[in-house]
Amino acid sequence: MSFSIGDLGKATGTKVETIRFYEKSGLLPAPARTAGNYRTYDREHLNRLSFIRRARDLGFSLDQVKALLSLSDDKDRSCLGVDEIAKAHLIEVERKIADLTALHTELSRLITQCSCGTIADCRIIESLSPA
Amino acid sequence: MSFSIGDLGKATGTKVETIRFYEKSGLLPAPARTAGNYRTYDREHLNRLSFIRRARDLGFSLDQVKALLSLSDDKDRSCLGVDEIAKAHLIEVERKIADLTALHTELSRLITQCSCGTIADCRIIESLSPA
DNA sequence: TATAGACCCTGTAGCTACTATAGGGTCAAG
DNA sequence: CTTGACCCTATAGTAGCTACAGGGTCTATA
Repeated sequence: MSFSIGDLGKATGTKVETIRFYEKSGLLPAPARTAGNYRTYDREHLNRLSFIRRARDLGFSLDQVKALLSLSDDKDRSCLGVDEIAKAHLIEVERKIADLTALHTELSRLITQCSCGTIADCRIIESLSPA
Repeated sequence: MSFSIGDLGKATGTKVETIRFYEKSGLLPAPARTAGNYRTYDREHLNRLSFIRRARDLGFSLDQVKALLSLSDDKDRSCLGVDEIAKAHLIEVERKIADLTALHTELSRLITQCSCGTIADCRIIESLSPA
């Protein structure tokens, strides 16, 4: 079984340009070419791209995905490295949630205070303006 | 009272490059220059930059900040436009929190499942790999 | 007066993770 | 033999800065 880049894109929900971008970024190995210089992918590539997509959907950065891919190649190795990357990412996600939650509180407060009159007595503008 | 770009930066916690970037982006008006071609800012600039920083801290995009600034100039106008921008931003923040919370659930689940043995039986790698 | 150091200037390239062109080549169907 | 769908490379754009390179200006001190 071999796929064109378009087939691979459809199979994984990835744009063609993104696949080429992953190749240039070193996430996806450069595949063989046809006589007409078209890329041809096999099941290995499909698996690897699926892995990349899932990891990206979980919010891992490209560098983290690269690290996860290379760790996943060595089956006998300890998975401590994987755990470390995942935990670091989890902490980052927690940090973002905390930041956004604080932001949400602040924004809600401002919006409910606004009585929707004129700019002159708008609480949103007021709280953005210096004292 | 007039400030150099460095003074303005210190007063607002903004890097000099960022101030020049805001000027080029149309957020901050181009100030007067000294004989030696240095930018000189006054209190008006300081107020405007403070406004920008607060709005940015609240997560508004540069385009939103630009809109808020131009709305804030017309004191007699209704503040409905301001309210609209703030509410749109709030919804966006809520969406991000929801996304990150879902991600957090998923990541936590993966990490707790990992018994930290070898890659071969790592649940994190397993759940990233295709069936 | 000379010079060191802190500051300022413009312009450009870099970062993430793509996306969107421009300007071409390849291939199968009608 | 031509149309249309697909593919190719290379480059520029997105947000919001940040970091140079390669210069000029200003002030304090020897």
